[in-house]
Amino acid sequence: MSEPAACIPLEKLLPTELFKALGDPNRIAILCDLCECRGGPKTVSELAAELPVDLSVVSRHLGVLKRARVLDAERNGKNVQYSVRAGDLVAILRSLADAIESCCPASKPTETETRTGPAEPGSVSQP
Amino acid sequence: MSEPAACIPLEKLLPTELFKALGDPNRIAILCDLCECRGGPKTVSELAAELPVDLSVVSRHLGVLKRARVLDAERNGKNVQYSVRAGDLVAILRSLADAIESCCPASKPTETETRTGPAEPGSVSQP
DNA sequence: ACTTCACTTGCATTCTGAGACAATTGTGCT
DNA sequence: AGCACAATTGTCTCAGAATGCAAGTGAAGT
Repeated sequence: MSEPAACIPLEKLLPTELFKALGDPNRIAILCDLCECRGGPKTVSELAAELPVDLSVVSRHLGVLKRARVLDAERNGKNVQYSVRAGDLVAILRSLADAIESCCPASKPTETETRTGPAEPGSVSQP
Repeated sequence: MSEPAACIPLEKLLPTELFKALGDPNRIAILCDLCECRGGPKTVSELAAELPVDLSVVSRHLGVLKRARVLDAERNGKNVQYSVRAGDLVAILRSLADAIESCCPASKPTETETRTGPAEPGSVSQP
């Protein structure tokens, strides 16, 4: 019996807040920046230097990411060091993947609609 | 050497579109609905019956999820059956988790800020 | 104490996105 | 062809989010 009996309930694993936080290009850029190899924590100024928006905006984005449990903040003198909560994040992503897998046994990647262009809802079958 | 040499670049693995698609409660509800054990594909009407919004809105949400490669659509007579692209989704989540883990070796879950209340950006060190 | 630097927050503006309703398209049936 | 049903799309409105600028807060140096 290599088949798990029931599927893992998804509702508890899908925090809208997290995805909403990751749904902005600038916030994604921040996350990528902080995830760079051996990058370690960075300050708001350092992160803002890489982005095309005002520092205050970056500060707000960091607040959103922090509320969503994506980042961690720690004061260090005059600066605030932001870092990725990698452990938590990885755990969430893994358990989410497990849950989806457990609920949808037919896990066949790239079966339909794998051509180049994206498909609109209406273009299910084009004439 | 159980340590990978370099970290996996995150930029390519973080599609803003996907997270934006998952950043809406109704879309999450749709995903959960479609992920229910042995649920199989469902039509727009069936999905709309579970949601407090108009059918047209559900159709649009399905379009967003489809564009984000979360769902798959297939016409079946008068109906359109929507199903979860579980394989792709699981693969994306897993490779994302791997990438984050590879970039941030200090994966210590729930280290700081793990109390009940959320923390604002300004409340790094409270007096 | 005063100044400076780093960051946060208040406020106004702009823009995106969700939602409802109506109209249209697509499919099957008689 | 004509009708009925399913789904998509057009259009409008409204709420929430992103942004910039200015003002406020906190910490360190002089």
